[in-house]
Amino acid sequence: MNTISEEDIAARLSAKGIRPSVQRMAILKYLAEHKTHPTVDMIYTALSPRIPTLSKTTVYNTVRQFDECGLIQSIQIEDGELRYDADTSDHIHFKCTVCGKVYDIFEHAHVTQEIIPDGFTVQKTQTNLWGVCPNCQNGGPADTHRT
Amino acid sequence: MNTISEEDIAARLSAKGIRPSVQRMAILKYLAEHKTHPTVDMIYTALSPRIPTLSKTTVYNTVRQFDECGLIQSIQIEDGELRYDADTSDHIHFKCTVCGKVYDIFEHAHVTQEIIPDGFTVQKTQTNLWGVCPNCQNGGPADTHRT
DNA sequence: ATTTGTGCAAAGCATTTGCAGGCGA
DNA sequence: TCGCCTGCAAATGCTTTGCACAAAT
Repeated sequence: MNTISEEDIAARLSAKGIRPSVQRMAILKYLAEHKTHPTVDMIYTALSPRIPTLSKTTVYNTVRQFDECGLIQSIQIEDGELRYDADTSDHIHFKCTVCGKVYDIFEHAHVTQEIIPDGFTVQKTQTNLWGVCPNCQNGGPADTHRT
Repeated sequence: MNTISEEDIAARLSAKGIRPSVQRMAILKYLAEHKTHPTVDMIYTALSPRIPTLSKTTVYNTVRQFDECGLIQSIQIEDGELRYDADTSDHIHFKCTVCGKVYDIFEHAHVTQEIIPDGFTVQKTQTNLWGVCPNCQNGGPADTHRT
């Protein structure tokens, strides 16, 4: 995890016209530093000790706001729960069905752009893959942390 | 919608070792004939008049069973609800953000296979696109039916 | 003072589960 | 008869909403 300066986070918020409250700063900073596609619950659990008054409702409201203004992107890769990613570039997500970890694949993420039939306008694309990651190839996962 | 014979449906079930009950036949037939990626609720609503005793629970249980054995595939293209597709070939789904219709795109659907990093094994891929369909390009949708 | 943000509690929904009665082999 | 199937009702879990209090400008 790379540490990201408060100034950088504040600047990203200001660029979208969002005021940098303590909660919003903390949530965006967490997402920017932990590219592990966390769920709302993971964000809440991680920040709760540092911001004891934090409410899960605020996390929900905040990530939705961030998603709607394009500051982050939401990822639907099963479980009936959304994950969030501060990297809004067009990349592919790979979920290991053994350890549950979600990996990023950046190469050639734009290939699907070429195959759109005439008349369709694309606003957003999302490609998800499921399979087994290298760690889990040989008789079970090296670790079973869901990331 | 193409009509599909009872025999064909029964054969697909038997091939997976699933007994062809009235409900299972009806649900698979509906999915095979209506390639509109219906939700559980749509399936239930459509079949309910013909099978008055049908329960939504049965639809849920049945589509899950079909999905797990590869007879159909589930599609996660937002809304917090799953859609189901009897076409299990690897194709792309395009959801129009204006009219809500989900289109199939079959061309070059396998492109993502080429970009998998070494060591990863892919079991399932799903690519979703969001945008505006030809019908909705010029000042609003021709119709607003969610399909 | 007025607007905006936060958080508790309750509501909403899609989905799953427990369980009893029903049907088919 | 025996075991699988169905379906009602209740439970579950993620997410949103209502509303009152707090904070910021």
